[in-house]
Amino acid sequence: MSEAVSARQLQKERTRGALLDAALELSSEQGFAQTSLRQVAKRAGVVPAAFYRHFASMDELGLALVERCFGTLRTMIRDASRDPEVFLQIIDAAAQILIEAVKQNKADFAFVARERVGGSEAVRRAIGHELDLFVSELAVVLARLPNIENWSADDVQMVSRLFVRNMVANAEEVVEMPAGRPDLEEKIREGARRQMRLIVLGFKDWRS
Amino acid sequence: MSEAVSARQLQKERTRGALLDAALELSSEQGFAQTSLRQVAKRAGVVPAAFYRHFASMDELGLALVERCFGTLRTMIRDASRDPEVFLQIIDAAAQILIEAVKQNKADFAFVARERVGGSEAVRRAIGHELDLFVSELAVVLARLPNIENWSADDVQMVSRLFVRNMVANAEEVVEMPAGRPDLEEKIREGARRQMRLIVLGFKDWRS
DNA sequence: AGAATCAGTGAACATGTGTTCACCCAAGTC
DNA sequence: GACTTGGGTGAACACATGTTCACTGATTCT
Repeated sequence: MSEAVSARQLQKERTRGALLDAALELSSEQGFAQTSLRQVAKRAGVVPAAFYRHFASMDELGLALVERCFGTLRTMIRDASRDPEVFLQIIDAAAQILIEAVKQNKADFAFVARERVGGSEAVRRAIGHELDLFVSELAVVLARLPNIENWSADDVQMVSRLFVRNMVANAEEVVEMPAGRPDLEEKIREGARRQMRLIVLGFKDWRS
Repeated sequence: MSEAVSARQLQKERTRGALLDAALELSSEQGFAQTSLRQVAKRAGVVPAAFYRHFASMDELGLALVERCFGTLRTMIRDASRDPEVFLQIIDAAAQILIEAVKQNKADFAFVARERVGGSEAVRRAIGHELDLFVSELAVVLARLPNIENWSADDVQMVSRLFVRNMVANAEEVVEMPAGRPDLEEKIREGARRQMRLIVLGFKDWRS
């Protein structure tokens, strides 16, 4: 971001990143709430007391993690929704993108999926809020679809939630999926595709 | 269940129940994984060592809890699917029943919703398995619906998953819902109703 | 009535936890 | 080149945790 980075700032940012990485890693192994400050510090190669130079508590670290994860996810969705080709065959693309994105950013997705319900109060609220933003963002995209153009705002929001929910659920499945099982992956993708197709089928007959 | 219960067996069963209740209560406050053996014992009014007379570990207690919760849920769904009136107007009923059931068995649903993804490996697997059974059970019911009669088994399973997922998601929302907000409750119910209606709309045009 | 059973007790243990403090020494400032 | 700043150190603390053990005393069996 900024240009003039002193060697000190750089080093600080580096260990801050190491702490975040360590926390994300440990979270994927045992859940964020079960992850202790000392474990994070140890894996980041730093003494426990040093943790406090960067975060006041594990909760604060958790919020920073949520922010970082959703930053990644958001830019991914933005890029995808700008691509006209994606927009045309939205369903097949969505199913494919979802799987690929989750596989590539497994740690981020796993963190969001797990801590969305299981985590600490603060982390849970932050994720809920981010997901709500997500639903609204997707709603804007969906409103441009042929059969939806003249739906009420409420209805568009509703269908957007339906989609996001299923995306989250599918992401959870990919996260839980053991590595090196292309057959399972194909099954999840096909299931996601068909579910989305079924939902879209209802669009043209919908009346609020 | 069995008849000849000695005073000892009865007392043992009672404290076992107290341990399960205590664990469920604590789980709804802070999550199962954050709940310690000592906390459970204390709230059950028993010394920590006594815990081991009933369960070998917290994991075992967790599995027993999963079993108990799904027992409740399963009989509820069975009763509902036997009622012909429910079957006719399945959507409105489902939305209504879901909310009521969750409100009445909030602790059970909350446990399942939270620990489904956040819990320990063993608990997570157990819940996943129970949910799979659930999907198959619902699929049998759905297969009798007018527009679905001649779908492939795979497709029926798919739509069943779509429904169960949304039920779980809606249950999560009711669980998170602060008490004494009938407006929010109405909003969730209406959202659930519309989502299900939209899905059902696609049924008649579906081709695998 | 006497012996055996066994759910529950209370103390002890080793270990992991969050948090604090005085201290160090390289990077920055004057 | 001396002075200040501040990220990182290592030791110490008070406390919560899982697990063990010999024990007690009411219930059950013979």
